[in-house]
Amino acid sequence: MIKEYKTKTMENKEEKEKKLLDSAFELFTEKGFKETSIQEIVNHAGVAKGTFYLYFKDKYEIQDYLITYKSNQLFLKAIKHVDKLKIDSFEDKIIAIIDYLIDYLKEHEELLVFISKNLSLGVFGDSLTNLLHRDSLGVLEMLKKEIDDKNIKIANPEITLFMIIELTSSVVFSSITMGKPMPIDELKPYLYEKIRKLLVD
Amino acid sequence: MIKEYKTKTMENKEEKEKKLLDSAFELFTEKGFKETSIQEIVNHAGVAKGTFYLYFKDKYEIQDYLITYKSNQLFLKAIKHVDKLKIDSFEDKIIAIIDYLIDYLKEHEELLVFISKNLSLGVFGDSLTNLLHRDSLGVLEMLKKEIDDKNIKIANPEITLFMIIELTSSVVFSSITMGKPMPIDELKPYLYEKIRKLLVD
Amino acid sequence: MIKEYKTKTMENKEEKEKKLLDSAFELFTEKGFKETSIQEIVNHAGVAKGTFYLYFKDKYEIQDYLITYKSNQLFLKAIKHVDKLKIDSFEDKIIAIIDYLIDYLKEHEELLVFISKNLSLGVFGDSLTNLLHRDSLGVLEMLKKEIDDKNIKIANPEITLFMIIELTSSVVFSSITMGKPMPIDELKPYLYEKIRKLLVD
Amino acid sequence: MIKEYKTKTMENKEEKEKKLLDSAFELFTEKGFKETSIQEIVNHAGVAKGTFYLYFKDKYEIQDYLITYKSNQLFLKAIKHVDKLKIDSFEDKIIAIIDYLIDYLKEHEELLVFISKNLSLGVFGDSLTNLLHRDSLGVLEMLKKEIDDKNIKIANPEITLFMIIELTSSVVFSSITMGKPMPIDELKPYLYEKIRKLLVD
DNA sequence: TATGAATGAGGGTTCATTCAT
DNA sequence: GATGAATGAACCCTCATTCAT
Repeated sequence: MIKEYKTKTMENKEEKEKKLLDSAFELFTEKGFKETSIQEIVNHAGVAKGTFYLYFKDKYEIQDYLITYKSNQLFLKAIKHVDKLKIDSFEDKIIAIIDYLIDYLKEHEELLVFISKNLSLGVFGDSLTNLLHRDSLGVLEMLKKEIDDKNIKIANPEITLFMIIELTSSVVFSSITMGKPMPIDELKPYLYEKIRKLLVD
Repeated sequence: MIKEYKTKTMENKEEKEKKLLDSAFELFTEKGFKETSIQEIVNHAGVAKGTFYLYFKDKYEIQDYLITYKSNQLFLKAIKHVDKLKIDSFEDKIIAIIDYLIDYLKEHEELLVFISKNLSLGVFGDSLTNLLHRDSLGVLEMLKKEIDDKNIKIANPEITLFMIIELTSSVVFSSITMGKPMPIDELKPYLYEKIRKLLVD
Repeated sequence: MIKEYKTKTMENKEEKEKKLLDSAFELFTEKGFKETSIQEIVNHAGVAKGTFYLYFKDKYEIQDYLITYKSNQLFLKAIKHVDKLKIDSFEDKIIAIIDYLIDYLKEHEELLVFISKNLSLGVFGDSLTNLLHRDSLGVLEMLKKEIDDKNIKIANPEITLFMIIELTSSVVFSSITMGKPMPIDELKPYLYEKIRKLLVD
Repeated sequence: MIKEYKTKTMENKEEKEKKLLDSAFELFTEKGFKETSIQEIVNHAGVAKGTFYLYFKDKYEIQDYLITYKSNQLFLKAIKHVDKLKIDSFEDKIIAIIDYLIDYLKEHEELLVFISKNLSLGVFGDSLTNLLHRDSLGVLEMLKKEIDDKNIKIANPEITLFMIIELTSSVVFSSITMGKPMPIDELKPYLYEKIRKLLVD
């Protein structure tokens, strides 16, 4: 039965799925994937156990869904933001993107924690880097293309970009979640300075 | 009766503890903490299940013990090595340490894998960085002291060292365990070049 | 309003019930009763889960219905066939009935399999025998009456008939479904020979 | 640790295993395999759920164990009994074996019910027949050998034996468990008479 | 009538921990 | 000290049945 408008039932369904996703996100963030049981997720969502399996095949599926959804959300916002700014300088553009991501993650620290607890290092390698590799929306490609198109002079652009990403994600994670070696806002100028150094030929 | 030398019984005890630690390390590395059962650990160690609890309070204790033990072992070797080299230049010294650590981890990839599977980001922050923070033996302190003593000109030495550590650990982990963006031996020159850039005032 | 003819709605209802019965039969035959879920039955029938409960109280009811329906169908055909043949000799008549049933079951092996998977011995006793006991249409009675009417000389006709049924059902089941000790067509002459021996006073 | 005598622990273990087997046998007999849960088995045995898995891999293993054990027990007794009798006539020997088995099953009706509920027809074909095929102790082989050795005149001995087994198992099952068409003791003479007829060339 | 989302009891199985031997 | 049998809570998952739409 195809409906063009949302029926009460369909609204209920969407609501339940959202509740389950929210609960899973919160619990995965708080206690990690392995330590979170489906019983806890459904309790927190206020639905029955069987209901979980109406929406997700198993625990792995809800995790995967969350990672994809959350990371797409992240990059979608970054792209929108950068497009608006109309920045000319490549260096400035990089910094602008990073600045936006940092500010976003600062506001959504739980996203950072979720990522860190669910992108198991053992499987994927460093977490933020990996999220960037999931970047289905092409932030990375965009940058590489720009380097080509504008004939920007960077020695080994791939390696350099890679290192910038690793440095940034590693430093930002430490700074935001643990305040080490200092709060992110204090750390920013130093980070951007170092990034510019890495970009210099 | 107090014994000053190791009795046969005491040797047996130590041997059993070592067997348990080795088994746990191997299994935690291979399958991760959660996925390793105590049954498997004791089977592999060739002792009975109850024996495990004579040596460790629970599974978490043996994990914690292993992390501390393995990281200390790592830095002990780094210090010994660096001391022998009698390097004058500070930059060269930093590179030498990093080079040593990289070579060591390359040879002991299982240590890197163990770290990645057991230093859950969520609890401790970035993995290798965290290991460095556990550096109870003072490699970091040593370097900071040297900067002071020798009046080496680095702006914000703490921050710079921190960033070098983050960049290095993140990049090395990715390169050794996944070969991304390239094998560690190929990556080394680029990494050292970038590190030198970060060290320049 | 009472209708003497079948309305479209009533036809639809019957059609749905038939679809459900066919689906259940197929699935019970293929996978057995316990292993078949109502979800599978309704999927296969192309109706909603709730619809099932409009036609049948529960899973057990549809199973029971199927057993009764299928066995009646079997004997109805047997009776029709035997009536047409106008056989005089009692022995020949018995053999003719059995021959018809064997041929029918050979053509409808799925019926045999369904019986075997759903007439749990534990509840009803030997399977084919039990089907015969459900013989609500009186094949057995018919034979017993004939023995009486025609003054046929068989010692203990009830017991003899019973044994013939048991022997036949047991042997036929084994032969058709597993080909043991040989295919049914090869086995037939031996079986009929033995049956004649059992009939001899 | 190899012990030559039974320790208390070992006795306890054996006792637990026996309790589990007895409970499973009773419940499988009463309600069938599929309908019996492990929870019920352990409740009935008075042990914890986990204990079950110390002794058996899963539900299927305990079932298999029971079938093998019980059928071996059955045939062992039959062989012992027949050997003692020193019967010459082949016909008499067959009847003696059957008579013994009937008497044994009459005394252990639950064994018959267990067999019928657990040797799923769907998989193995007729139940008692199948048990005979599990006859790892060779009653069947013994008979076939005897026919050869003594030059006994039976047309198609394999088929004849097969039919005797099918007839007997089918009739005995019905008679013992349901009293149909009459109690086994009354039925016996008729059965033996029919068997003798089947054996006649 | 027909639907299918929701339920939650119950299934089999694993495993950290305890304790009598 | 050392053992390993025993425990039972907790795990993930299935499914017959109900009921609001």
